[in-house]
This record gives sequence, C-alpha cells and structure tokens, in this order.
Amino acid sequence: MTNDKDEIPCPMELAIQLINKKWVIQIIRDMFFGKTHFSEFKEDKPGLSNKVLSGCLKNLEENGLIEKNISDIDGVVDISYNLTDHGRALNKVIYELAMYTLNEDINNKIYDDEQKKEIGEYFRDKLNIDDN
Amino acid sequence: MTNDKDEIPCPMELAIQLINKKWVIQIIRDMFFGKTHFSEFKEDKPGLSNKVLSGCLKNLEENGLIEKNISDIDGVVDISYNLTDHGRALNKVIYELAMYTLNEDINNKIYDDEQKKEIGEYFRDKLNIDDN
DNA sequence: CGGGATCCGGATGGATACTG
DNA sequence: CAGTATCCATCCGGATCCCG
Repeated sequence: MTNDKDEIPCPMELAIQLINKKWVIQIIRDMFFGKTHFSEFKEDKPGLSNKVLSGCLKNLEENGLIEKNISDIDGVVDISYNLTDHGRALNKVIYELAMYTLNEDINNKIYDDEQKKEIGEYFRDKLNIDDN
Repeated sequence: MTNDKDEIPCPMELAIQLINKKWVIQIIRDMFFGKTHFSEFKEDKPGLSNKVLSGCLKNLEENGLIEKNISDIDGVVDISYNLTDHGRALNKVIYELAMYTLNEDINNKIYDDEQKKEIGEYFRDKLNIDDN
C-alpha cells in the first residue's frame, strides 16, 4: 500500500493530488468559512489572478470537491460555489493542518494562548469537528 | 485569524507552506515508514531526480522537520535522515490524508474492505496514532 | 461580476553526466 | 552512495485586456 512494489496506491498520495496546488486548500478553507463567490475568494489573496482562480475552481469541480451553481432570477445571474460532501470530507485534514501550527508554536511566537483557544474553537465550529 | 483583514496569520496556511511541495509529504511519509537514506527515498519515485530530492531534503532540514546525521565508522561514511519532533508532529495530518481517501472510496473502487482495514492499521502503527 | 485569451518571465522539474 | 553541475523544457503565475 505504501511505497513497496505492489500495485496498491498509497491513499495519502491520492489525497495529496487533490489539494497539492498552491491555492486549492485556501479556497476550500474559504468555503468552509462561508465564502461562495469568485470575488470573495480573491479577497486577501493578492497574487491570485483571475486565470489561476478560475483554473482552480474548474479543477476542484472536476475532482468533485465543489459544485458550481448558477441562478438566474429576473435576469440577474448569480454564480456561486459550494463544497460537495466529498469536499466537506476534507474537514479533518484542514483541521489537523491548523492544529499542527498551533501545537508546534510552543513558545507562543506566533499566537498567544488566548488566540490559540479562539482559533481552535473557530476551526472546530466552521469545520464541524466534534471535540473529544 | 482566517482571511479577514487582521494581522493574525491563518495556521493552516503556515502548515501548508511547509509541505506544499510536490515530493515533500511523500518523503516525510517514507521516513515514518522507516526510510532514512537518500537512495531509499528515490525508490518507487521515478521522476524524482537527485537535484530535486536533495533540494527537498535541504528544505526539510531548514524548516526543522528532519535532521541529517553523518556517521563515520572506520572511514565508512553513512548519511541518514530522521524526523525531528517537529516533523513527527505531522503524523495526524498524514493520517487524515490517508483516511480521507479510504473513507471517500465509498464503493470500494480503489480498495476492498480487507485492504482498507490493513492500510488503516499500518498507518496507525507507523504514525503512532492511538485508535479511539 | 465571472470569467476567457493572450503574453511573458521566472521558477521548477527532470534527465544526464560527473564527483568524492 | 550522496550528492553537485548543467542544460533544457515546462509549467505557472501575474498582468492586462476583453467579453457577456
């Protein structure tokens, strides 16, 4: 399953292929945090061009992680993106990535204790992680 | 903390920066699975060139995720790489990545139930994940 | 507003050859 | 065995302009 010469692919590698592109995870995180529109994904991401963003969204859609919704109400077209179940299943991965940074910030060089607590709660809330 | 205009960096992004390079996670996984030598990391990775691998290792060392050990016993030089505590703390991230693929393989298109069980156990063992 | 088309420069990756 | 040195291709990102 791992790196031996058998034919069984490594499940970690398959997962990585889905998200191992510069902006992809951040976009997915944005969606967990409530963003749905093209222009919203561009906020706070200087350096993310239209071309790259639309490429990412197309890519995510092809991989079944998000879905594109087009509504046309009285001629007002609204395009939004939402996570699919398949995309939402990445919540634990995203959570562990965030926890890694928080836990490894041993001497509070980045966050103080209060911030760590708040951030942890925020992620658990938005990512629907049940505390243990 | 997240994507708002405040100064607190997103912890997920910081974690991603460490591992968001093509071969880095696979190398870390290899180390969890027992590999320690340059030539071992190249096994089963056609397309990973010496230059890229040595760049990755250097990068990982600079980020404090691995450490390089040189032993010279009777003129026989042995260079090995090992995870640091900081690197080992990525175990849950790797685990959740693997679990994602296993869990989302709903119709057993990739793995059968037996394989999923074995792979899960293997990862938990090597990554030192305590079952719940 | 949500993109597609084009152009361009720099970073990156891979192959190969070579070295201690 | 563990790299370094070169060379080359390509990809990718960013800017800009354009379109419905």
